[in-house]
Amino acid sequence: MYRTHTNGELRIEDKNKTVTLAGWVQKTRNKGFMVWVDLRDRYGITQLIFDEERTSEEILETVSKLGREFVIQVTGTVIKRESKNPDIPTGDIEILVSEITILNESLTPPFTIEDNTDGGEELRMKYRYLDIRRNPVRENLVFRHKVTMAVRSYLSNEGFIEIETPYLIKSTPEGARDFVVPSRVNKGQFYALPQSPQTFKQLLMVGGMDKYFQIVKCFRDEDLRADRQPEFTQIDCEMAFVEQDDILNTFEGLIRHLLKEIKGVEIGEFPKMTYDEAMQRYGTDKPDIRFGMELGELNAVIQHKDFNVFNQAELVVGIAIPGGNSFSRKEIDKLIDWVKRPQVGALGMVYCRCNMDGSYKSSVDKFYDQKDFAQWAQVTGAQKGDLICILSGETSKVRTQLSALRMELAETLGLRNPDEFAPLWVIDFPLLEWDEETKRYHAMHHPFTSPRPGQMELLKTNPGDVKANAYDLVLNGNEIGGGSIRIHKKETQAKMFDYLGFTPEEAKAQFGFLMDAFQYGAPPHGGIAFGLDRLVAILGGQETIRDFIAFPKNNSGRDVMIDAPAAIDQTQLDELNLQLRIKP
RNA sequence: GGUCUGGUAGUUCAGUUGGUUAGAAUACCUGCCUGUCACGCAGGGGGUCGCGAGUUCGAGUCUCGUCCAGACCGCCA
Repeated sequence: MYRTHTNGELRIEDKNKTVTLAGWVQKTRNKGFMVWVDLRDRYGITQLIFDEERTSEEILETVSKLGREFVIQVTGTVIKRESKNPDIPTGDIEILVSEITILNESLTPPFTIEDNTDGGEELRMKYRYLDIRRNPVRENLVFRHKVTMAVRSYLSNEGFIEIETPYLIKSTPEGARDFVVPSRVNKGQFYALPQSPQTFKQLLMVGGMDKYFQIVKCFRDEDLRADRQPEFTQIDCEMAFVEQDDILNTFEGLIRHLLKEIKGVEIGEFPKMTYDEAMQRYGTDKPDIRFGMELGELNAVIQHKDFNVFNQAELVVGIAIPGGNSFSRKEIDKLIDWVKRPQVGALGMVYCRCNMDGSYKSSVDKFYDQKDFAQWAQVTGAQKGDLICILSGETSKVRTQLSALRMELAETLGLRNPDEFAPLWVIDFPLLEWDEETKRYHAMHHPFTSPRPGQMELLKTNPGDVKANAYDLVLNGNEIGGGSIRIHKKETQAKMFDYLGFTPEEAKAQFGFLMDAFQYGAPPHGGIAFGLDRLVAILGGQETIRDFIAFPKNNSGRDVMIDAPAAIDQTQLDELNLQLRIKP
């Protein structure tokens, strides 16, 4: 037996017990007459003591060789500490060691295994197994485990069945790029890794498994972000014989359960907002409603003077920054530079100071008077002491830009309280989205999404106005889940593919299996999928999902620890009948 | 595909207008230290300044290229 106890459980009540412990050397403190070793494992730290009087020469000799992260096993007696450490649970006791074995030595680790490590991101990823020994990373992984357990128990109690679907499936050109896997047996043919188990879960509905879920890896070959990995985990769900409200209620229950179980936060009914309203009030389809600063549309009160920039704009829109009047000229100039960065793309920004005495001072005093400013303040909800920031231009662009500014300011002003959770359903998404590149509409959610009742006809005349039975769950400004009521009739699905520019042959080749299935009594159904990595990160109050993934990929999609992706050798290429056009 | 920021000791960073032998902290090694727990004290070792070219009497510092990392835009049905 390697150990009788872990390093986190011994207390003063265990005094005089003989115990055997194993773990890693966190630190040795050698005082000459006395040596202390902090022994660490997943559960905590226990202090070992060695001294000139009570410890044999042989053991002291071994102890002098110990370095950081050596794996050792010790047997000894639990004794009361003379100097206690109130900061750790085991701080009242220590182990007077009578036997010690070095189970394995360690090189000096390239960074310190401490809560605030000196290691940079890249180094920690290269030696991720050392990083995982650190409390913050370990706690994140344990936290993720708790969330997934809570998800499974909730859904299972609600009658959902977890069913696995295949990872080796078929590539489809719609949507994100697929990761493809060459088939050796089927020469010249490829599998694709699923971007989501979408069609399979619909087929499970046809199969009568009317409540399905799966915690499942999905794959998308697109560029990465701090909150985006090429392989990520979804809580994938589908239900049959449901309408939109049934789905919203069921999964609102799931999130409410998680917030209560994991965070101890009780939240009532989630507010619902249409997509159009979200875009108008917040300039984004995933608004953070923990704070105000809503967008105020100013066209009606601003386009009557000689300021052509505003007069020619499709939309003039402003937000009030609480307390923003205290910004210096320099700080405001920095804000203007910020919105003019290519990543945001505004051409300029007009501002108006709301002074404490009720007067206004703007960057366009030449064109507007105090009466105008008072109206701007009313529309944007600006109070005395605030700063109104105004952007203008093409509606969709301006909204995006001002939304970016709103988030940036909320971040710097500390308005995004990480202990507060503000969920929100965004509903009635558009069915279609215009794509400039291909000059045609494509499905905003996916081509299996059904239009709102009675809107199928509108497809021919105003395709961009058609609303879908599609919904997102937004939490603190992050899209944590999205889904829809699906099409379940063959004719409707065929029509949809037609509108999306598929020829009947293409539709049949790619999704014939689904439309075939719809001919055999497909029930009405719908579902939702949550991004587990992101959900866990938000519940954990952090920004980057990498901290909640044991072995994440870096910015360029590489695993720097195992050094993947990598070239394969010629034998493998030959076997797969592949020929490379470039030298890797 | 693009924009921005960074790359100097094992690690995290500083390094002025281009100018002597490139520094600090921490980690590591040695010694000392009678209750440490971020122990303390004294000493020591440790550098292809990412790589390549250019400008210059002289480059960590300036220019160009390139590689790597991070954030973002495009992209992510």
